[in-house]
Formats: sequence, structure tokens, C-alpha cells
Amino acid sequence: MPKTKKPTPRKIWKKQGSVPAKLPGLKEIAQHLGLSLASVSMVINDVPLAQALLPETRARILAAAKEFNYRPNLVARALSKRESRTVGVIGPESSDGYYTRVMRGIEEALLDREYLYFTVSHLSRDELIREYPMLLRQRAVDGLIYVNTKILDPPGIPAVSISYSCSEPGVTSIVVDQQVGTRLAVQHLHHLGHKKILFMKGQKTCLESGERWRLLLDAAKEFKIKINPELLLEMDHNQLTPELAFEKVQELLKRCSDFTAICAFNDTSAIGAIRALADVGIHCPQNISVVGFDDISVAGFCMPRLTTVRQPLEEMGRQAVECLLARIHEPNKDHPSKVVLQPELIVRESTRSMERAKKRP
Amino acid sequence: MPKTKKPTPRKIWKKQGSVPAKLPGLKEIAQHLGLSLASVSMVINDVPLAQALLPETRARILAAAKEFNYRPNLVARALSKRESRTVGVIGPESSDGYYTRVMRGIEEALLDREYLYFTVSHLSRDELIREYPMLLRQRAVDGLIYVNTKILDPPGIPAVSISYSCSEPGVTSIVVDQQVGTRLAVQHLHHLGHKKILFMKGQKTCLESGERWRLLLDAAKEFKIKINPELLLEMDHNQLTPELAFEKVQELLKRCSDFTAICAFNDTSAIGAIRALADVGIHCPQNISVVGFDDISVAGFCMPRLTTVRQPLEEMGRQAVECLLARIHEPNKDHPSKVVLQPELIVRESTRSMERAKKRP
DNA sequence: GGACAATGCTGAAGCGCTTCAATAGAATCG
DNA sequence: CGATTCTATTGAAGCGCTTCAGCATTGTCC
Repeated sequence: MPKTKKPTPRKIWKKQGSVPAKLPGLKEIAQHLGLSLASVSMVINDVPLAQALLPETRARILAAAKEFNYRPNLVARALSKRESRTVGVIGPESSDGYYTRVMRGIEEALLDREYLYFTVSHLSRDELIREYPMLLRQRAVDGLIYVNTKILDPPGIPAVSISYSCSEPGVTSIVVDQQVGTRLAVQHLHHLGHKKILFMKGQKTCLESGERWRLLLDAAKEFKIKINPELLLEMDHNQLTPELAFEKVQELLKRCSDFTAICAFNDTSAIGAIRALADVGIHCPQNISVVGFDDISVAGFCMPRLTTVRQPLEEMGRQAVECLLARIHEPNKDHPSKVVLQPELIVRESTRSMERAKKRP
Repeated sequence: MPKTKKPTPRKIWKKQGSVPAKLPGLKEIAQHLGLSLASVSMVINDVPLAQALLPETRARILAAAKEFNYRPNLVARALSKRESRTVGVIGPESSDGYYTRVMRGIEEALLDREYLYFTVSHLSRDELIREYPMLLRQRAVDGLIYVNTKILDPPGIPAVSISYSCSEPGVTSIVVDQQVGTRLAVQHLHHLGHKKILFMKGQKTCLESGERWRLLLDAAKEFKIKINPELLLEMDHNQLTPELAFEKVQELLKRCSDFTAICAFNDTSAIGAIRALADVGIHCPQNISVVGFDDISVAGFCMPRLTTVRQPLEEMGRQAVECLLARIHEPNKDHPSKVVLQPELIVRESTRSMERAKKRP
């Protein structure tokens, strides 16, 4: 990636003073109506006891609230009710692809229920993974959503975990069936006649790496595909951009290029791999087949369009929210410890049958 | 994009009860030490008055705080200090590319200063653009960051605007110099000898569309490039994925293909355009040159690698935070109404000189 | 030795809201 | 008509923290 020199910002100054306008509170309304705080609060929250007030009084309060454009201070309410309608989302880092899709699901579901959320990124650093849940609890969040993140300490409040099957009691894990996913990918390549397959293993900080790798071995065995230790690429950092896989594949190609297909760790790394291959004249899908994982938004439009194992990421986000809110509102009910969603193979252009493959240059 | 049937989640139930553990408060510490709340609070906050206490007492308090692993309840503190160390970020929608990069800058800078943030997406719907600032103020945010969002009402609290040059007093706009950016793109294509250029105009909901379009006309005039009304593609929804540009270009190609270059609205639409072109056998860069905008993370790794006008998006996010915090902490000082950053042309593979271009099939 | 200052700490109010026991006044009843 | 029950409303406590005026106690000084 080209080095960019930091541009100096040009600033244009202008005078002005903005005083944060104070919003009207219950007190103002109560005073204005000659009623007590309590009455106003009860009516506005429409609590059962508010029915004891005269319908006329209720109407007056409602009218005044509208007139003042009253908005309850939710911080004060949170303190008082010990419920903040806020959740914390803990993830590795915001990046294109996987993360964006999951977050969209989470955000949509949360906003629907009038919850807001804090996001924090731990960059896979253990001290932050330990620190952030506390930080969020200080903000009085009602629950925690871990996205692809180890749970190092008991959360202490309702929590769910996306893409990481954790055994912590009181935490629901939302995962896709990795076995099905992995098998789908390997089976697809097998059907196309590929035998020499380059496998990618996710870096250790990505929690699905271990399991996926184990399942990959199982699937390979099932289809009688030999795993050549030379053809095993282990990612060692986060692959937030295609760069990591690009470099890894580039490096590998110096040693060996005796494979006809790649089972990539995800779409992002598939893109990086395809790029590195193309640079040495090995073209996908003519000379090599590549299958990705996730189905990120660019997967259906890049060159070639990616064959990939689609994870229902938005749906996972939504399910996570649903489970979390259920845990929050009914802490004493039973809650599932695991929700398993099914992946799906999307066949596009990056894979091709061995017979149709051209000899490499 | 292939239709996916919603998979039925498989749930695994398990019994457990998790009681949200109450965290120790100032009261517990004070009681334990036989001191008053006030003393403990002062020491923990290290306010000047705390110096009046005996060093020994201070030490005892600090020790107890550590022992209890005390974490102040920030909601209570926010209520009391009328400062929440929270800001609100209002954007169109979380999506790959532009948004991710901006958010990374924002998040990094904010977390550094021990601020947390709420994100809300208005999906370009005016009622939400009006509603969300209020929603965030109810949460007592200290400031607002508008990302590519019209400011319909005075924010009422400190605010900054990213990628939208707004005239609202008391709001700093963080923008890149669109004139330079546009000119860079057009000049590049001009130098390569392109005359028949397809221009994309962003949809109306994207606030830079209008200005960028005007500047595009200027630049075209400067380089004596005729703008053919047939070769003008106006996006009409959000182009969060390459899909929109893909469809638009596909449609255009039915009518006309008399152009040798494309000046895309952004990288995402460049990818969509390249894809649509390739589908009818027009290959980039052999038959056509495409220049993007943004330099999203995939731009340097897709096929072909994208020539693009790089916006310093993370930097914009960071600058936004800095300006915002300055406004929050020194409300009475003068603050810049605008910060202009410079874009940069990154030449990669998607553009090529006319001479080297092959005749199309 | 009494006025005064310094020292070390605390009480109480307040942030904006919720909640519920309590109350004043009207209506009902025997 | 006094006792009782309702009805409509409120006062006050509490959420966990900050802040500052004020209060004992001890020390200083002429």
C-alpha cells in the first residue's frame, strides 16, 4: 500500500459562542401546571397509578409535555430505574466485511427496541478484553454483546456471544454451524475434482480458527483429500484487509505452487489470495479455484465473483439482540445457551471444475 | 445477489440463573473506612480539596478503592457533573468502505480520551435525521458528530460535521478539498488521453454529490472535456454496496458504450462499474479506465487494483473528535468553522493511457 | 489566655427522575 | 352526624455521585 504523507489541515476560523441549551425537565412542567413532580412523571410514564388521576389532569399534563416538547433525561431515569436501555458491544475492530454486516443486524434490532449501544474495539489485546466489560458496566449497560471475542471473566450481567461458542454460564452463543460450512466448502471443491488444496488457518486471535481448522481436517478426511503441510497457511495477525492473505500467499508462492484450489479463511483473505496469484500469472478461476467464507457485500461484484460460504451475519446480530433482551427482561427464565444458524454455499465464479481448468503459464 | 432462505435457528436450552452482581459504591468504601462519602469521592477524583486530607487518610482511601476494585458509576457521575463523556455519532448507515474508515478514526480518538460513543443510522430519512439528535441529547451526550449528514436543526450542543460543509453556526465541518480531488481524477484521465468519459453523479442523499458534480463540470471544462449528457449516470439510492452502480452501468450499456473512461463516484461504485463492464466483455484497464474515490481497504487488492483519489478518512474522524472535544471543553473559545484536508491521487492499475488501450471486442 | 488561623474532615444539597406511603378532602354510610 | 371509604394528589426518599460551606479540634501568637 502506498505510503501517504499526512496532509496538514487548513483551518478557517470564525467567531461564535454556543451555549448548550438546557432542555425542559419535569420540574418546569410541574411548576407550570401547579402540580407535583410525581404526578407529571407518572402520567408521562403511563404507570398504572396514573389512572388514579383525573382524566382532565392527565390531559393537561400530556398537553404541557407536548407543548414543552418534553424529553425525559434518560441518564437520570437510568440512575433511578437501574436500567439504562443501553448495551455494550465488544468486538475486535471495526473493519469491512464480517463486522459491518454483524453490526447492521445488531443496530437495527436494538434501535427497534429503543436501545442504544456503545461499541469498543479491543484489537485482540487481552488486557482490553478484560478491561472493556468493566468499562461498559461503569456506564451501567444492561447487557453485553461479545462479537468474536473471548470471554475472559464472567460478565456479571446478561450477555451473548456472537461467533464464539463459549461455555460461560449465563451467556448465549450465537454461532453458525461451522461443521456444515466447512464441509460445504470442501465438498464443493471435491466435487469439482480438486485434490491439491491450499488451506488457510485463521490467526489465533480469531476465535473460530481453532474449531474451523479441526472441522476442515475432518472434512478433508471425509473426502479423502490429503492435507499437505506445505499447503497450510496460518494467518498471524488480524486480517481486516486483504493485505495479510496477500502477503502470505505471495510468500508461499516462492516456495511452492502445487495446488489447484484454495479454501480461504474468509472472503477478505480470498480476495488477497486471488490478487497475489494473479500477480504471478495464476488466474482465478482459469488456473485456480478459490472459495471464501462470509459472503461480504463485495463478494458478488469483485473479479471474479466469489464462490463462498454465506454466514447469515445480520441475522446473527438480530438474534443476539433478541436473546440479550430476553435475558435482560426475564433474568430468571431459562435461556438457550446456544443458537446455531445454518450457512449456505453460494456458487459464483471463483471456482471451476478441474477439467475446465487451463494449464498454467 | 442470490436470494437466501432464512434458516431456522436451532436452540439448545440450558438452565442457569445469573443475578447481575452489584458493584461496590462509594458508600461501601466510606462505611468500611469510617469516613464520609465526601472524603472518599474527593480523593478518588483527586480534586484540589483532597490535598487538605491527611496523606495517610488519602492512602487508606486509595488502598480501599483498590481493594474493593472500585469503579465509579459513570451514570451517576454524569448526572451530577452534567458531563457524560459520551458523544453521539449520526451517520447514514454502517457499510463497508467509507464509513468503516471514518468510524475507526473516530473510535480510536475517542477511546484515547476515555470517551464512549453511541452510533445511530438514519438511512437518509429526514424524520430520523431530525429525531436522532434529540434522542442522543436525552442520553446527555456531550457532543454530536454528523457523518455525511445534513444538519436540519441547530444541534444545541457542540457538534462537528464530517464530509458535509455546513453553515450552521457553532459546528465545525471536517471536509476534504473536493475541488482538488475532482481535479486530480479528471486531470489524470486527461493526461492519459481520455476524452470520452462517463461521469457518475452521487445520489441526492449523499451530501457531497452536489458540490462534487459542480466541480466535476469545472474540471471537465478546464481540460476541455466535453460532458455528454448521455454519459452521465445519476445514482438514486445509497450505494452501500457495488450493486447500485453495477445495475446502473449495466442499464446504460444497453443504450451506449461510447466512452473510454469512467470517473466513478467512489470506489464501491467503481467496483460495481468494472464488474458490469467485464460482464459484456469490456475489460478494465485494457478497454477502459476507471478512477475511484476514497481508497477503501479493498481498493489496493481487487482486480484490477483501483486508481483512486484517496481521502484521509481516519484522519478526518480523528480531527472531528479533536475539534469536538475542544468545543466541549472550551465552549467560549473561538473554534474553526471548517477544517479542510487534502486528497491524494493513488495511481494503480485501473487506468491506462489511451494509446495502450486495446480495441474493444 | 483569649483571639485567630490552620487543619482535617463532614453534612447536606443537588443532579433529574421514579416510586410509594401518606394525606387532605369529598363522598358514602349506618 | 361522626365514622369510614374513596379519590386525587403529593411529599419525601432514593438512585450514586460531586461539591462546598461549615464545623470541630488543635496550634499559633502577642
